[in-house]
Amino acid sequence: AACWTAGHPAPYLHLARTFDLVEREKGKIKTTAMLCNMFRSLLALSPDDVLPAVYLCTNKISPDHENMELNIGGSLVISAMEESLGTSKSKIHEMYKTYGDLGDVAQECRQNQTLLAPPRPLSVRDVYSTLRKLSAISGGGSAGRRKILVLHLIRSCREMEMKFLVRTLVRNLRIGAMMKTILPALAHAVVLHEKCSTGPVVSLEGVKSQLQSLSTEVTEAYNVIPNMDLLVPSLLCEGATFAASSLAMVPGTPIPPMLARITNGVTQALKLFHGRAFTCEYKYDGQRAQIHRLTDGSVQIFSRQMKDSTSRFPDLVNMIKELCNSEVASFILDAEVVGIDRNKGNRLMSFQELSSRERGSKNSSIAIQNIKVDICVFVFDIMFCNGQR
DNA sequence: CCTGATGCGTC
DNA sequence: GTCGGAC
DNA sequence: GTCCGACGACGCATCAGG
Repeated sequence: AACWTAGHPAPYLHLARTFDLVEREKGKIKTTAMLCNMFRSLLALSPDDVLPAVYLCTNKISPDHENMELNIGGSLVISAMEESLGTSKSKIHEMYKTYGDLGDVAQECRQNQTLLAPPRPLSVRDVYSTLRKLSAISGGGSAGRRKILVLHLIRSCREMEMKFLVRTLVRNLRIGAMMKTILPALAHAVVLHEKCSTGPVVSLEGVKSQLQSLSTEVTEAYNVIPNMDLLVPSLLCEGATFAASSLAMVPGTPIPPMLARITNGVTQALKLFHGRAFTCEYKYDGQRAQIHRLTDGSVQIFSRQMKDSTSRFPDLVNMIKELCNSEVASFILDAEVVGIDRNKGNRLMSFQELSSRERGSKNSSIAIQNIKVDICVFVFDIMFCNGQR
């Protein structure tokens, strides 16, 4: 039951209605089916909206390593709500204490509001591109310019769009569905879309196994290259023949880290090995770092959350470049960066001291001569080297 | 130029 | 990082 | 047991407002 016509931009309402269904349903199989249906409509009527929809579903606006942030929080949203919903800040704060969710507050305010004219409909791509615009705003008067964009969005909301738009703006979508639900839903949609349009009659068992296998492929592909800008176009182009092997691990795109597991203590852990030889690693009190060297010789550093931290560690970048054997073309290392006091017998410093380092930002690295906390690095894994593994 | 508010990322 | 709920 | 989202402490970056 699509609510728009082929070739036109999909309305944001299409997403909001799906979110509303998904939020009420707690069973994972059913929520996957709902999201799958939503994607099937997009595939059939406006496939260009699939990528923006994936981003809106997962509450992201770009791959993690591009460090794109909205720079919007509850404060600015409340201020925009006050202006566009005719409710005072104090009333909003009061309602927030009761509801515990700013999106629910906004929805409630909207329902008590009488509109003179119906809002101009929001499309999926408009919402997404406005979020990208918001992230690009900076400098003097930036709060005001952000607020104008937010006001436009809020004033255009229909039905339950308000709830999910506001939740998106404060980055708390709360639909209980992230990558582990969205990716299978998208994969299922691609399979069913093909079955529908090309139409050879296949057995129920055949379809089920195709759903399962494409779902696995897409999930594996995301675990190697967590970048929807690359994955979605590739998936749409190849359809059910999409294979994870078509995307390879590439320096410059961070890999989701295998986090160290918690155990019940040394004795318990030792039992797992039955006296066989093993290695262990000290738990350093620093910051996780994934170190990439690209084939062009450049070096990039990523955090545990796969954010680009290169601008924070120019000294580490130089260390790596100097240590590099020229015949090593490219690699990905898993490591821990720890603060170190080279004037006091190389004493390792606490996490807190390391964290007092300057941070730089998206476009500017910190100055190497201003660095007050030296660092050292403990490498504990080589995840990739010259195209291997 | 300084200070507080706001937003973000790390553990 | 910790905690507690859902499975 | 495992997963995952909510939560907290702390520090830096940026901007508004004086």
